Amino acid sequence: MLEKRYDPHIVEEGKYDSWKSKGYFTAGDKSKEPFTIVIPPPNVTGKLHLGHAWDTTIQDIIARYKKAKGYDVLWLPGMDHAGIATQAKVMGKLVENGVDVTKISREEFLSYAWKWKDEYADNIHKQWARMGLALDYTRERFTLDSDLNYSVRTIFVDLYNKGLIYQGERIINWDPVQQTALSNIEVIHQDDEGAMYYFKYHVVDSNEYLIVATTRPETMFGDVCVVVNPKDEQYKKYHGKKVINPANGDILPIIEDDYVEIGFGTGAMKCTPAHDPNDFIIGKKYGFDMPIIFNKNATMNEKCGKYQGLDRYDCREQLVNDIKEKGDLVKIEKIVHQVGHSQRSNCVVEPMLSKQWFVKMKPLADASIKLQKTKEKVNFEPARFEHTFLQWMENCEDWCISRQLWWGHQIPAYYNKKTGEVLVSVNPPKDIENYIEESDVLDTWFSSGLWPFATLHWPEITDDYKRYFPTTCLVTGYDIIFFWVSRMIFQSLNATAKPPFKDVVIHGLVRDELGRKMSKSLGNGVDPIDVIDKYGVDALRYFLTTNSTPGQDMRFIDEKVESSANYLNKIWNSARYVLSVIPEEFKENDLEVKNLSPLDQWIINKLEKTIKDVTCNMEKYDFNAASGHLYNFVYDDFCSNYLEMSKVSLSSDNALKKETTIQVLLKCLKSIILMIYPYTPFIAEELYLNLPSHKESIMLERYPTYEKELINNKVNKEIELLFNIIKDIRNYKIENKIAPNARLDVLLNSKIKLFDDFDIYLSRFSFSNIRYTNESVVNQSGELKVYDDADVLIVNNTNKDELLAKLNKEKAFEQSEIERSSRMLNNPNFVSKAPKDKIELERQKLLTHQQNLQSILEKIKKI
RNA sequence: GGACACUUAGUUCAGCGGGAGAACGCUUCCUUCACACGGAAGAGGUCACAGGUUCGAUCCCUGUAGUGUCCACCA
Repeated sequence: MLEKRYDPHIVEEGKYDSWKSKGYFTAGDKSKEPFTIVIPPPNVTGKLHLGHAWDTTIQDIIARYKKAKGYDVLWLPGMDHAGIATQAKVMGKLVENGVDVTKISREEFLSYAWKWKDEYADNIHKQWARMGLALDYTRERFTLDSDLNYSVRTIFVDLYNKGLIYQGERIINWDPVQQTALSNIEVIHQDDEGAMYYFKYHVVDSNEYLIVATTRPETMFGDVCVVVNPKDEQYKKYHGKKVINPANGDILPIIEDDYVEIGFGTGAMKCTPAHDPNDFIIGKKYGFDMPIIFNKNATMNEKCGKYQGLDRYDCREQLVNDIKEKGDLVKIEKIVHQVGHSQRSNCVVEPMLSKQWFVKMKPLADASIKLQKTKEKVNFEPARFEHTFLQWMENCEDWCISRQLWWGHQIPAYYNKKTGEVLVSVNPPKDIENYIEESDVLDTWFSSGLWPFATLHWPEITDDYKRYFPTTCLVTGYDIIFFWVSRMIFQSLNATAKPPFKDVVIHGLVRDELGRKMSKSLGNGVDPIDVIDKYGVDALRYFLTTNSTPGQDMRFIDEKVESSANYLNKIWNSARYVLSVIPEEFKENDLEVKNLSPLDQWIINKLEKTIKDVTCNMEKYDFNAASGHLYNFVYDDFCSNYLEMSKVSLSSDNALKKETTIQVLLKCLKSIILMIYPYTPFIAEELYLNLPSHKESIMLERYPTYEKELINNKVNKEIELLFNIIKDIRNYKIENKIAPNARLDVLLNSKIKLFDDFDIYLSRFSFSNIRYTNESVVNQSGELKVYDDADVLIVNNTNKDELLAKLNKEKAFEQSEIERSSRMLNNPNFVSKAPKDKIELERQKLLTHQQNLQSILEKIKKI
């Protein structure tokens, strides 16, 4: 017997371990069609947040739903080593523990990092379990596993041999805190307060000078020339002349190039080829030296004279002061401009000339773009994210993939000690002693990009690979379309010649109550575990997956989780009722239509419609819409109406009637449990196991199916009428200040008795005594007349004005509806152009409104 | 500078070419045997603004304003 109140913690107890130990999460039933999802591997850097909870719950719903629909579902779990992020955290911890990190070796560091990984992986496992995720742990992967490393090396060598990976000296984004190169998308552009400094560049052997502006004066030590537009009249006289760099006295040529825009700034631009991507192009074009002026930690190097060793910002300040003293500072303008910050360390990134490994993007991007024009295309849900993806693909530049870190996949390149030649190979050369191994590791996203097939053992063509790849569906947030989704697509196309998945389901971000991003600095983060402790995991899951439209952000609102828990309590109690009316020895049978009362037929109709609507939206990954249909069925149709009315037939002496009612109740309940199950597996399992006949677990059940047109539609109208009469009587009581439980005499015309027990239902629901008569008590609106002889009405109605006002309001509404409807029907264009069913619908509406109006007029007359 | 999204009840959000919906909050009433984490009834919205398409627009199109996000090398 169920407790009176749904207690999530009791319900959740033990279920996950039981599912897991019985192997329900393990894929491999070859009799079924496969359905594959790979989890977006969380970083082993910390706790999972609400965003993970959302993301994984969506996947769990899909996995459980598809399994119930009869698929062999593989939901493959795993974690990401998260190069920079993890290395930074581990280093931080080591420093905290007093370890001198400048002295430790790569090997020592890695052993610490692996320990860290084990600890956090354990943590993540616990959270997954708490969330109830149906993950196939037998196939769990880690991005640094040795077989994944083999995939990574294979891909690297393949791309290298195809000429799609190259080593080159280019301007990259340098993170001076982590001391590694970054890719373009790891740089976040923020509005920062800064200044534009205007300096005099004196012309050699002349009293004249040019004014050159810069936001980064410290880079002047790397200047090689000043550039002006050849057509710029004001600078024509300086063509071929030279100027003096006010920072260090270097003589710089004046170069003419139409890259410089006339009228922008001063029209004269300083050129620092080693520290600016545009200047780099110009420097290359004219064959200038490219002096690098920073050390790796962004202090000034030996090229900066007396400023050597200073931090870049200290240098800037001192340099500007020094130039000012010489009288060569024209002005300083405060500005707000976009400055690149490192995604991980948040420090200001320094563009720097550096030798790194790159992926040549154009051919890979083109292949991805081409794919989207074919039938094999990746289907984005919602579709607009395909544009986001394509746009990025069309414009992306070469991808810097080398990182000066230890934690990651080491690049499989070897430098010959004698010749310096580079050997790129999956396995180390046999004469390894003659080589120096590349110390750089790969960008984390390089290995993440192989996730859908590397986790299935590619390049080995295993049974799993053959069966589960390409995967079916990928769920992730729109914030990592560029980082991850796009890279999986082009990596997969290159490696396997297939797209990695059929569908990509994109969701938004979880925000706080005020719509702000959750962040550590704001301290507004919500720990999913706290929410689970408070309301239970099912309530959290239900909240997360039913409160936003696909692709849209969502606010976390505590009250909504609470209301989700209340909904589950409602289902719980409806189950409690149904179970309480089932006799000891009871056999579940298929329903026989001929035994069904009109009410039974009505609820079965509603149920069929609900299953259809829910299934349809589940297939579209629209879990909000799907849950809405179920919610309405549970509250309005099942609990408020059928369940209450079942009490009538259950109290009758007719055994068949009773039996049938129980069968119907049970069918509804079971369907509800099965439909809520993917959202809230714990409570669903608990209720399911309390059903009179059940399998070992709800995880072995099949999703409910619907049959079209099980029963004719006529009964629906009769039942609607019954509800309307009940509503009328309730309203009558309220309007007349009669207590809701006061027994009112209600007189009905005999012909209204639409089916057996009609009056009993009515009586029970309206707390009234129902009598029938053949006299003309029928008002013009229809079939009902409350026995409101004038005395009763007036005596009980304490506020006639209020009642009249209300009725007049209703009257006005009906009149306006009638007018609207008539106007439509009298419009020849509408009648000739609108679809037939719409016209018929409108006729029906007009009729209804006319009847309503009559009824209201009658009531008004009596006041 | 580009791209995308959003603007609907007090709040948070759904929705839709043909009578504006939910949750929470609010008002009134009810402990009646599944549930007071409940029930019944109700108040509350020129669906941002302006044009256009259409027999008909909250919905489709164009533009405007506001908000937000992403992308972009402009000294």
